[in-house]
Amino acid sequence: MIEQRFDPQAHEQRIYQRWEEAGCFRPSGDTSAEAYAIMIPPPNVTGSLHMGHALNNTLQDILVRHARMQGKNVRWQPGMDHAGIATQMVVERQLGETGNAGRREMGREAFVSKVWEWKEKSGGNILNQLKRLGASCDWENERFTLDEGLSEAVRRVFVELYDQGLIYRDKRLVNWDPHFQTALSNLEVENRETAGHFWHFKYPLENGETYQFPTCFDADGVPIAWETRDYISIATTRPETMLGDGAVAVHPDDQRYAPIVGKRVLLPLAERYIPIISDPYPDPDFGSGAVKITGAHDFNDYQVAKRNDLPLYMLMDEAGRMRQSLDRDGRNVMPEKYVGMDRFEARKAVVSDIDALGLMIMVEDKTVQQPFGDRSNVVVEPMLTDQWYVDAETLAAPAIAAVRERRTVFTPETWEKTFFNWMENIEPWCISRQLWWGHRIPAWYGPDGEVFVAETEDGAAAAAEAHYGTPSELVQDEDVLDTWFSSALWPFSTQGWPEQTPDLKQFYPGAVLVTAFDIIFFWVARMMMMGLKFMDGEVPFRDVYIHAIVRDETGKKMSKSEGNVIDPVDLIDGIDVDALVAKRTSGLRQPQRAPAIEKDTRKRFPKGFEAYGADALRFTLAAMATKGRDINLSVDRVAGYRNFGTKLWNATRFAQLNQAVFGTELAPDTLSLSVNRWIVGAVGDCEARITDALRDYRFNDAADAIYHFIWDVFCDWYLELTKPLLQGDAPDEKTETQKVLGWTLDQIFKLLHPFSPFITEALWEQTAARDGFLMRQAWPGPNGAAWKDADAAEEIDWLIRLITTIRSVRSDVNVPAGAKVPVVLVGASDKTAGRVTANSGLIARLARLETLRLADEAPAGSVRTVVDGTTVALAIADLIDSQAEILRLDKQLSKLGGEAMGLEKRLGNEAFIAKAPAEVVEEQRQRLAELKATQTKLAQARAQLADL
RNA sequence: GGUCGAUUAGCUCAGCGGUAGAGCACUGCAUUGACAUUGCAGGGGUCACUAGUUCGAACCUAGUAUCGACCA
Repeated sequence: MIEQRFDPQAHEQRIYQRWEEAGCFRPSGDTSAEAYAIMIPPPNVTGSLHMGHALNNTLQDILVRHARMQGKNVRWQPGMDHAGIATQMVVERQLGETGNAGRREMGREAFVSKVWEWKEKSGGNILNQLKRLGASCDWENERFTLDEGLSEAVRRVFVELYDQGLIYRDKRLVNWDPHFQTALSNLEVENRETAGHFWHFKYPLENGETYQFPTCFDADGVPIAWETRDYISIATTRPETMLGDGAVAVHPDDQRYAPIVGKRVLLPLAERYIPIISDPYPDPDFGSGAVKITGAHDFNDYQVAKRNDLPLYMLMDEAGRMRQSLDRDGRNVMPEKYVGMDRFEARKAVVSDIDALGLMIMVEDKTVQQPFGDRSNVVVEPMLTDQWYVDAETLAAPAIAAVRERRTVFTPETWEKTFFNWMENIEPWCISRQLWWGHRIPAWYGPDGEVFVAETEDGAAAAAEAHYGTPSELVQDEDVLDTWFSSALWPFSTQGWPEQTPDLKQFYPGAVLVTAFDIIFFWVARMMMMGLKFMDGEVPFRDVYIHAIVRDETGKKMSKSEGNVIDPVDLIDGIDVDALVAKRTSGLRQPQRAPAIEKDTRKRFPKGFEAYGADALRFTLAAMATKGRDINLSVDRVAGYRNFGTKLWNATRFAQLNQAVFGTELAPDTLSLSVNRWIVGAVGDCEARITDALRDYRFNDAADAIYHFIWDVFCDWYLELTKPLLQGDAPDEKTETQKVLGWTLDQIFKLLHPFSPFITEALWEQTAARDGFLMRQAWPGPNGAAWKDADAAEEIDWLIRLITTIRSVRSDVNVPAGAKVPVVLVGASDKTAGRVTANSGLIARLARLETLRLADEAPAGSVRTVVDGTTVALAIADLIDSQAEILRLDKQLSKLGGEAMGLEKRLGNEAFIAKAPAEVVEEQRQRLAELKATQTKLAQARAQLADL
């Protein structure tokens, strides 16, 4: 006998370990079976599990467990990426805290070996957390993006792309992170609205020239008043960049400035003259309509500068400090006073110096979009630097085509639009990073700067010797590659590429990539580009399933600063409120928020979280995984699904108490009792619903199907309907029912297993001597449809309707719950009469009847209702208030009347009869006929009551 | 400013041409045998608004309003 209730903490880790030891997570190796592979989106080595990971991996686990049970040869490829910036940041911080030498003092080699030390000791916590969730990854094949094999793939890809001209070195404007002192890709930059200012300055015209500037216009926009100006007004949110202005630009159609285009202004502070040019970039309606052009420090200005051949002055060094900058004649343009100043100090200094010159017009408060490094949290600076680029536009074309041709299909489909939108406007992908942790770029420079790209140093040396005719000293590029460069190869590099391994043959392409939309570009786009390029035009995955983002129950994003983060492991293991508060309030960036967070947390979760277990968490996430954008996770729902597990546990206990027979096969067509034939058919229906739903990635529908079947069908009806059989004296009926009961539970364990693997495995092992793990059993069906017995289903459905209706009437007329009432059925057909006779004991028990008999006429003063054309009369005249009963009938009659009227109106409409499909018309006719018959019977009942 | 999306029961959301649904919350009743982490019954909705298409619209089309995300 199983214990009173399931204790997740006592079983989950034990069961997981047994699966792992038995090799349950490995591919079956059956190469004749269909292969099914999912590449985990590799989490970051510094990461720890948040709700988004929990959702992402729960969904993948459901898919792979289902596929395994369907007999497929499954690989769920796990691993992590090395997360260049994040990891370097963590280790540098740690070095600082422990008083060690900094990265630069330590030197590259020593630092990198420190990072490896850190990785071995502290990295990869997230993988252990995935195990707690039940993730059935093929851990023996775990990969890391810096593994030797994967690194070889990186070098190979780099060299091939370089040789084909698809990787090149270029000097362009990049997003520069002054804290980490590295280039970032657009995707690592987060634009945030911040409170800033809009400064308006005067740039005086050369030689004191003046022009007439219109100040007032009539209704037609014709100027009617002017003032004389000897300056042009420009506005900026970043005054310090004015030191590097190369021109002032105005729109060619802007008549206000037409007289001075081509003249020069004095750039204040820098004491240089710069031209006024015309260019389509400035918006005449924005600010003064004149824009200062700082080509080396702004992406828009850079384009203008290129178009107009303006000089580009680099104003800052790697750390964002102002520095000397030379013009085309080799003269320094940066006033000495600013050299060495931090960019934000320089901003203050420039503003006050301009003010001191009397050139300040005004300062507006303005919210500005500022780019921040998503790791460093400092303002990113556009900087002109030499970097390596991938020609993304060329590589994107086959990826776009693959999606258009539906070789890769997005679910939900609407994400295709986002994908196309991004891919069609893709920019060159900057892949070099000024970091030490990562794949070092396989490029070497000769004494004259000539570059030699090769997979190995020897290769580069040979190329150099061929080039120079003599061996020469080579220096390797200092930079490393963007982490996503190696992650993009994940679908094939993890399977052994560039070797042509059996794994690669089996598991490429993968079945589906499961990810959230916020990394659609990181992942989908880059893996598609690289996969198509290096795997002979074959896509890396056939489906892309984009799931929602998990938010808190009020729809707010879970974030440390909001204090609303829910750690998945806390829902699994439970946490008391004090520990929860401590967790949410420690290490805050704004410690002053701590009291508010504590108050909210204590109010919302006065007792913390119970230990709901991994199954409850998983089921919740699956049930909420609709095709929307957001999931608002509520802890109450997790509790609800924990209760669902308990319900199944208790049902199994009940089955054991009644000698259910587990672990046997069943031949559905040998069963004699309708209730047993019915439940077997219902198992088949449930299986079909789950399988269909999972095939379409409708996780919520799949979860709903099994939930509804277990609770509303199996527990509420099958168990209740079979209690008399199990506890009765008819040996054949009892034996058959014990067998079907055990068999049905066996099927339930299998059907629920992908969603809630632990509790189902525990029930499986504890209910019979089994010859293998539940997770290795074959998925029920595909004979599901053959299990269906239409007659039995019809009979039991009728039985349920009858009992439900009687219960409902009892409740409506306030029959005490304990009272047993006599019921008479009037006007029963032969079929109904037969069913009544066969099931009278059951009906009496479940509807709490004293007697149940068939008659030609209802007893006087009985309470009546109608089920499938048969009048059901509760002979309880002495128990009820006839006036109240008349009211009840009136209410029901008016409801029926309303419905009937609607149907009559529709059926009276000739256009409906003529144009609607025949079966729809017929259906409505039948409904009307049934309604009318019921109406007549209830009206009779009312008339009789009124006569009393 | 551009793009995409949302608006359905008190809350969170399914449904996406043919009788408005679920979970939670709420109300009443029930506690000696699987389960109170429960059972039985119930209340609650002009499906944002306007116009159109259609025999028929929560669902399709256009517009309006409000909210949101992403990109500039």
